[in-house]
Parts: sequence; structure tokens; C-alpha cells
Amino acid sequence: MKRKITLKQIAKELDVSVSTVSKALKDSAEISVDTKEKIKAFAKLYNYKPNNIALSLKNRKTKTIGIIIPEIVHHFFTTVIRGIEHVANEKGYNVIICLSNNSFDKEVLNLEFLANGSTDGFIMSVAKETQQKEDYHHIKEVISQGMPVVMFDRVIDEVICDKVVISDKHGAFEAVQYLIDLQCKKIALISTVDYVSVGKLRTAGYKEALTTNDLEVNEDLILKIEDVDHSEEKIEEFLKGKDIDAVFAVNEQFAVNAIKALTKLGKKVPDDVSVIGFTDGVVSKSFIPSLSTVNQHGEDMGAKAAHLLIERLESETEEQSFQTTVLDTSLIIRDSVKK
Amino acid sequence: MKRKITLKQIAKELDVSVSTVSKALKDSAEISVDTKEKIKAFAKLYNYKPNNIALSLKNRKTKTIGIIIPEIVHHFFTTVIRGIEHVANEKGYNVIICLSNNSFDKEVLNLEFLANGSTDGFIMSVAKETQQKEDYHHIKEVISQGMPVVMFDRVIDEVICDKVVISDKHGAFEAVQYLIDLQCKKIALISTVDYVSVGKLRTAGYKEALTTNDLEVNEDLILKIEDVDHSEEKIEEFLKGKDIDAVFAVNEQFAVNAIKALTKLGKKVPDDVSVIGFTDGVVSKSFIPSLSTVNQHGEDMGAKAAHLLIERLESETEEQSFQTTVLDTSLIIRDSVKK
DNA sequence: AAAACCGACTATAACGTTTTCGTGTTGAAA
DNA sequence: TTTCAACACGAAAACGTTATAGTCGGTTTT
Repeated sequence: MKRKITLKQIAKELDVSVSTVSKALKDSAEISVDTKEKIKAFAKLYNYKPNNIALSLKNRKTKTIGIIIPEIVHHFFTTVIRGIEHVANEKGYNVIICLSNNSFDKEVLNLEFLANGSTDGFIMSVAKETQQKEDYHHIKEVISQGMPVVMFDRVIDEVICDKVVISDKHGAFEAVQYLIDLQCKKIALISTVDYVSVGKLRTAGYKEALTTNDLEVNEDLILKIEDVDHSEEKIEEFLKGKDIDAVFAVNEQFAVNAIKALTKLGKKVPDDVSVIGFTDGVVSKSFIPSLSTVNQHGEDMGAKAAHLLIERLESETEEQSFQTTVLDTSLIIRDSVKK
Repeated sequence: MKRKITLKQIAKELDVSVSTVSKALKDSAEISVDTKEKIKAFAKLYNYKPNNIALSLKNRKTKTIGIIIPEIVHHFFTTVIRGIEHVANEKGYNVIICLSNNSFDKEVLNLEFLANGSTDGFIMSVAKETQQKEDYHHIKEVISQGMPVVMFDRVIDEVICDKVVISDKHGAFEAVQYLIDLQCKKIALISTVDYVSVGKLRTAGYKEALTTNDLEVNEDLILKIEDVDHSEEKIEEFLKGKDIDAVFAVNEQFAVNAIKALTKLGKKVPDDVSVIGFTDGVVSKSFIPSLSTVNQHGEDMGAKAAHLLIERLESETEEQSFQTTVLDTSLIIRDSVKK
């Protein structure tokens, strides 16, 4: 087993100083052509590559981006990661991914740990529990230490940093407007509890669409789900006996479960009830009927977040103005709505 | 903006040496109680945390694991990541994830880069292109440099290292056996091209189940798909006019597409044709009819891989015996097969 | 009272780089 | 011959730690 070779070892072998080796490999003009060639050849032979850790320590930058997300087994988040990873790689950065599992404590731990030299900045979507607790000291802390943070999707108004979001409210508005244009009048909403920022915003969009069209907001037609795991029963129970002609759900799973429940209850989708979901995942395309959804363009979101972060990392000036980029959603109409 | 504080700064402030500070914070007996308390209080006040990079350089270990996978927007791989992340975290390791996007070149780059000090070892599933090229020098290279590598799912026999796989062949065998037990006699197989190791193994399991039960292997009933993106049309074309009573597909997508195609062709699933897929993802549960699948237990796989890697990282002795762990699959029977 | 010991520190080296600032040897200009 | 660049290289510091090996004043041992 050959260990990785270092400058020092090369220097010793060739009987020159470490500085000479370093300079030679950087093709410095200070070193004679002969020596340079000799050193380069030797380095190539032994496959010398500078040690990243040593470089990180010296340069005080790691060229890695920390990503902290609540969940990894999650289609949307993975598309965001793909977007981040793509531009990060293009710009010579690596990504190190930590999962909060929606736990506040784990988010704090991850952030603190990565902030101690492991990364140059963060891209994160905060944990559900964090949003619930409304405790953001850990994020503010790393920001105050000079680490740039870019938040996406689940962002915190109170924390001042760059953000990338979609127009949740507007996306929901458009979806509901589409349903209204189909002559739907009794549109149910299946949402999450309000402390999840996106749930709240999408609910707002739903309500706005109704009132804009002079339809009444009927709280009986709104279901807020706390526990995703038992959503299926909850949704079925909720829809039972309800007189509705459309359902707008704030995520893919809820939409699918709604269709299942409706089918069970003897209603046909899309003939009796039209359904639109949020977030375009694998299920939407495959499902029968294929699901109409609000596409969040996760990959674009990740790419934008990465650009924002890297720009900040590489700008000399300590810009104090932060921006919130709002990405458009797009409505994908498939078979779950009337034609 | 307060920068992160260092030992040196603390030492200067309190007018002691750096060593004293270091020792005090480690609660060394060499330092008087008074001094220790003073230093600890100060460190706490300024929220001192040792710099990971410096520690990594000093200790020659980074306490991070590199994960290299072909794709991130992929249910199975994310479950594996979750498994890895879980045990890694438990053992005080971080994970840094790189995507090969199924490209050989990118896999090489990632591996080379991470091997230069960034990680202590690797957990990887090789890129499709790598399997096709059969060029594994990059993996052998890092192994020969003393970096432990654990391969999972798509493993390479030719590379000597720890491996975690599922019993692809046996899983396929069981699924097909199940179909045979249902009295199915004309079972089609939808697989991938042979250079993808898992496709090959699952095909072998399919064939073995047939021959064990004295059924003939009919190559006309076997479809090998190269390009996943256009699988839907390919599958429809393949199934058209075929007289079959069951389909076994080597992944979730193929199974779903098969059901769709069958439905289009006027056949009922499961009444006319039973379908079993491989890999239990989100679609399987949601789909109507819900899909029977061979569950791969991705999370267990990740956990096992992480355990293997960490064990090797932390064992003093340079063990030369490598093990291949074969995890059992389990057949999940849902509505896509006859009862 | 000399020798040994002890308590409480400090200095130094090391991990692998890069970079700034020397320094000794040429060859040429003065 | 002296002076001075130019050249080719080396020494040392720095990034932030930790571990090993001092150091030094004071107390115990005999």
C-alpha cells in the first residue's frame, strides 16, 4: 500500500527544498526549466495531488458547500440537490449534505459542526420543528460569524440572508383559478398545519383565488393535516359526504390520497371531481389518472441557490443587501382535471 | 461580524500559552483548577469550538465518509443514503455526497478529488458507464492508497473490497416463483441491458425460477431496455399481441409502465395479467392497482455499508479479508397480482 | 544541604501547503 | 577589480490544533 505522496517526500527524494517543489509544480518562473521538468515528472509518476485539507487550512476556505435539508427520501429535495450539485461542481465546489430529519436539535448540531471550518457556506431548508419552535439562533449565529447562508423553500423571514422561494401563494392561486375556470365552485383544500410556511402560503393562494372570483371561503372544505403518515384515513374521513367538485392539495401525496379516497367513495376523477396537487414528483406522472400539479422546478431552485451562495463567497466586498429570488411555478395539466 | 475564535486568540487574551489553553479545555491534570476554570469560562463565552480542518490535518483523518452514487433523484439511493447517514452520524461521521450522473469521467474526478484528504473512505455504487467500460482503475487506485471502499448495489466483482448487495437473483427467483405458484405459465420479463449488474442478476433469477419449475425460457418474452426515458413506448410495443399471464419487471418504473401498457391493450391487472416489480418506491404504494414488489431494504443496506466502512476505519489492524454481505429481499404482495 | 521530585506551566514540532523574504552564485556593467 | 543585477533556490512563517518534551520555582527526601 502506497500512501499519498507529499511535497516533503518529493523534496527529499529529489534533494531540493519543499518550496522548490511547490513552486515547480505551480510552474513558477523562479525555478529553472530543468528542475521544473524533473520535479513535474517525478510528481506525475507518483501521482501527486495536493492535500485538500492542508489547502483548506492555509486558504481558510474549503470550497465546499453545506446543504442541510429535513429529508433525503423526498423527490423535491433531491431535485434541489441535483441543481445545487450541478452548479457547485461547475464552480469547483463540493457539497456536503446533512439531514435534520426535521429535528431542531439535529439541525443545530449539523450547523454548528459544519460551521467549524468544514464548509464555506450553507444552503438550507429549515426543519419543521424549527419552524414550529421559531428558534433561529443557530442560523443567525453562523451568519454573524460571517458564513453566508442561502435558504430555500422553507425560509424564515426573520433571518436576514439570501433566499430562493417559489411563489407558493401565486402557484396555488393559479391552480385554484384553473379549477374555477373549469366551472368548479366547491373546491376543497387539503393542506398542512399552518406553521409550515409553504402550507400557509398555499392556503392563502387558495383563499385569494376564491375571493377574487367572488366565491365564499368555506372552512368546512379545508383540511389541515399534521401527521403525514396517517393522511390517507384523515383525507377519506374528511371527504366523506362532502359535496365538492374539485380538490386542491398542497403536495403530491395528499392529492393522490384524495383521488384514492374519492374513488373509494364512488366519485370519479376527473368526471365528478377535478384534482390538482402541488410539487411534480414521480407519482404524478405515473398515477392513473395522471396528476395535474403545480411544478416547483426544484432543480432551478437549487441552481439559483448555489449561484447566490457562490457569488457571495467569491465577492470581495461584504455586500449587505440580501435578495429573495422568487421562482415561478408552472401548472402542469394532466388527466386529473376535466378537459 | 465576529470571526470564529481560535486557541491563539484565547491564549493572548488570557496571557497564557496556546498549549495551556488546549490542555485546559481538554481538562488536563497538568493545569491548575483556577486556570482551567478561567479558560473554560472564557472559551464558553466566546463559543469556542475547535476547527475541524485543523484537526483533520493534525489527525490525518477527517471523520467524513464520501458517498458516490449515480443519481440523487432516485428513491432507492436516497433510502440508502438515509441509512448511511444515520449510522455515520451516530458514530460521529459526516457524509459528503457526490453524484456521478452515471458518467465515468465524473466518477473518476469525484473519487480522485475526495481521496485527497477530504474523506477517510468511500461508500459507492458505480456508474452505469463505468460498468459498461469495465474500467475500474480509479477505484483500485484509491484502495491501493489505503482508503477503504465499500460498494453497494452495483458492485464490481473484480474490485476487492467490502460489498453490500441484495440477493438480486434470489429476489427475482422468489417473485417469479410466486407468479408460478399462482399458476402463471407465460411470464414476461422486462429487464435492463446486461452490463448493468443488477439487471443481469435479476434476469438470471427469472430464468432459474422458470427452469426449476420445468417451464421453458422463451427469449421472445424477455425485453431488455437500454434507454429508461423511452421505456413506456418500448414496453407497449413489446407487450402488444403477446400472450402472457404475468410480467416481472426489474424496477418500479418498468412495472408501472407495463401495467399502463396492458391496460391500454385491454388487459386487466391483476385479473388477466399479474405484475410484480423490483424496488419498493413511492409509486408502488400509491399506484392503482398498488404494485407488488421485491423490497430491497435500502436503508438497511446503507446502514450495513456504513458499519462495514467505519469498522474498517477504526480497526487498527490492516485486515486483509473482505466480506460481501448479502441482504435478503422481501416480497411485498399488493393488488397487482391475483389473489 | 544536595538530590530528587512535583506542580504548573511553556516551547516546539508536526500535519501539508503556499508565499514572502532571504541568500549565494553567476555574469556583466562600471 | 568592484558593484550590481539576474538567477535559482532555500528558510521560515502561517493556517489551528495537539502531543511531547522541556523549564522553573518550590517542596520533599535523606
